[in-house]
Amino acid sequence: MAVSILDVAKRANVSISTVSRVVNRSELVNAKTRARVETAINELGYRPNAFARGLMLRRSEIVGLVLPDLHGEFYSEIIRGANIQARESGYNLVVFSARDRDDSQPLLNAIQRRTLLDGIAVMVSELTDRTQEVLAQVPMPVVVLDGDVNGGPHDNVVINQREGAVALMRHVVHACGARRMLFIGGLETNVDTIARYEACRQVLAEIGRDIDPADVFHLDYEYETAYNLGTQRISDWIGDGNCVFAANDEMAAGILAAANAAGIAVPQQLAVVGFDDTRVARMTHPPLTTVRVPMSRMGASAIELLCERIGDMERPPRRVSLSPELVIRESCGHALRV
Amino acid sequence: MAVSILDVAKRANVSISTVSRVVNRSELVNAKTRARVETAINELGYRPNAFARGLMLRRSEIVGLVLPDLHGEFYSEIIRGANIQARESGYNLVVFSARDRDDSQPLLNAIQRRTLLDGIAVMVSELTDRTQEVLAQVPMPVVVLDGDVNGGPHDNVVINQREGAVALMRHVVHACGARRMLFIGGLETNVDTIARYEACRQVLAEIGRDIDPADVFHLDYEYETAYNLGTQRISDWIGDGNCVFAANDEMAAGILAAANAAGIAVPQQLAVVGFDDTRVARMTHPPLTTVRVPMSRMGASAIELLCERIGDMERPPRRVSLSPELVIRESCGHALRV
DNA sequence: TTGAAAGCGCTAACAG
DNA sequence: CTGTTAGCGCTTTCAA
Repeated sequence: MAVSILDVAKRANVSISTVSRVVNRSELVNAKTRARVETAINELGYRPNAFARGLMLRRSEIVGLVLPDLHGEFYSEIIRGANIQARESGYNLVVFSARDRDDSQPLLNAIQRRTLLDGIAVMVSELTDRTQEVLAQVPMPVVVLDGDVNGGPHDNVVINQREGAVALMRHVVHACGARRMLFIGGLETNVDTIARYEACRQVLAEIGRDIDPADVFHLDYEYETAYNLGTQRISDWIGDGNCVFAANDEMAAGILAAANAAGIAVPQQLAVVGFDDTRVARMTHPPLTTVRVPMSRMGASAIELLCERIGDMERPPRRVSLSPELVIRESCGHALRV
Repeated sequence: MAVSILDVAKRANVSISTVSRVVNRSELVNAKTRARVETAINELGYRPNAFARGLMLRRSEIVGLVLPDLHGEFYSEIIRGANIQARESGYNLVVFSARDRDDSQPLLNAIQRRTLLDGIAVMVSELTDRTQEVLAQVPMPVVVLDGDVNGGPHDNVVINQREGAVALMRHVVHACGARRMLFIGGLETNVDTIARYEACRQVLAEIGRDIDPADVFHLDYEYETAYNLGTQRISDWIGDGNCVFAANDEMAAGILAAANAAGIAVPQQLAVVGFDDTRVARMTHPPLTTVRVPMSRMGASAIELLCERIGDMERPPRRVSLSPELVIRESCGHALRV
């Protein structure tokens, strides 16, 4: 049996309250007594029981992070940022993967069923009514990551995607002379995909153009899928002023690979741009023009917000908006080395 | 204040013991009583307090995973596998990043200080005496991941790296005719790097050759660093029968990029092989011949072992050995499409 | 089959 | 400055 506060108290000839005070840095303890207690603690190797502590304090110092998936650099970086921030704020981080399409019930169960969590950050990328409803039921502080829940009751971290996508599109259109866009996104319900697509149309509209519905594809954010699509269709896409806008770098890389395989020169015969600026963006040929999404900062901000909220439940909900940044490389006409 | 077991008991006109029994699936409860209690539970939205529960049961159903770093696909996949398995075994997963070079004290502190963890899986990639010592002190079940701690007191998951690296080298030497190897690894103390380097020398020895110390480089597993090295040195490396063995795919990709930039044809003028079979291996030009390391299974196995251990503290330590698999693509001579 | 009661280890009034 | 004591919410003998 582990050593308890009572063992320490006996050893140091004090009461358990005194030991408790010493442990909790209460400087309410006489220096000599404190020294004696600390000695006892060290000699015995005493560590406070986290359950008993939590039972009194109602805090576990553990927060959760729910992501749609754990696959790929995007989520991995979010986790990394979240983890660093959690540690910084004195919390541990538990990771969840939602995975199940629109059925958020398992998630909710996982979270609701006797959990020690002090709070939870949820990344929402398919925002349905159901999701809203589920989030409303979570019996602890919630921070919503990337879901554009205006006026929702929760603290909220959003990426100003629109801004980044518009900057990218303006570059593509004005600096690179794109006229016909081919849009390759994720699911139609995916909030990121929607924002990027809207931006695409908006900027096209600015020059009096639109996108042909036949030039819009909804895939799954994967390299292979995009590669396959590219292999099939790319010959239809070639042309001066034509540009593929893939909603993430992996798909863009897939298109680029398909282009290479087909002997198509990028950006001369076809421009390609991506989104996110994950590592792969620097590894493609040519390197990808893309938009840098501050992935790890997204994770970090969400956790920061969450920990602040846990510390002050009365504070009005806050929204943090992170801005992406255009990264110009060589896949779309203007060969400005970065 | 949340609803407690007492509230339920009152509502259902039973004692708290009965509620407790119902909750814990004890079929020791009369069907009618149980129904009444369950109704009360649902009406009140009762969820057992995890702290109180843990205080009695001494279990949090949370396990930890300590990784050297959280950067990159390798660790990300380990987390993914670990997370899936944890969930499967009924646990939550807390992720730690050790990060600090050889100073494992912070880690130990983080873990020892009042933690709720039921156990912990630690990935050890720089195995020093200090590490051993630290691990011995962790006051909970420990599974060591990838550290070749023979006869250590802990359960252990290892990758049979040697086997994979030897298979790769045999392919490179016998099928592709490599004679001069250029080895690009991580730190000299890194256990993976050591194993791969040893295998390299072993197979070279089998054909009566050795590696020139000047052809051995210790970098940091990063794309950029390898790219820079390649840019500087690659002209010295060209030659029939010459082959770069990078200790991970990212570095191999960096070399490949440097080769492309220098107009060097791979594998005709220089062969390149990697290790891990991360996503990037399929995205390079040409695609990389490499060794597939079962990353997510590593994470899963570690957690599985850990959960089993938690369930039975008496069981003798077990070791799980995972085998990597040679993946032949096009970067080293034999263009067998995979 | 159910209830009463004894803690699990700790924190926080409240006294002294 | 220190000790006494009353819980926190739950599981689990032990009796009934």
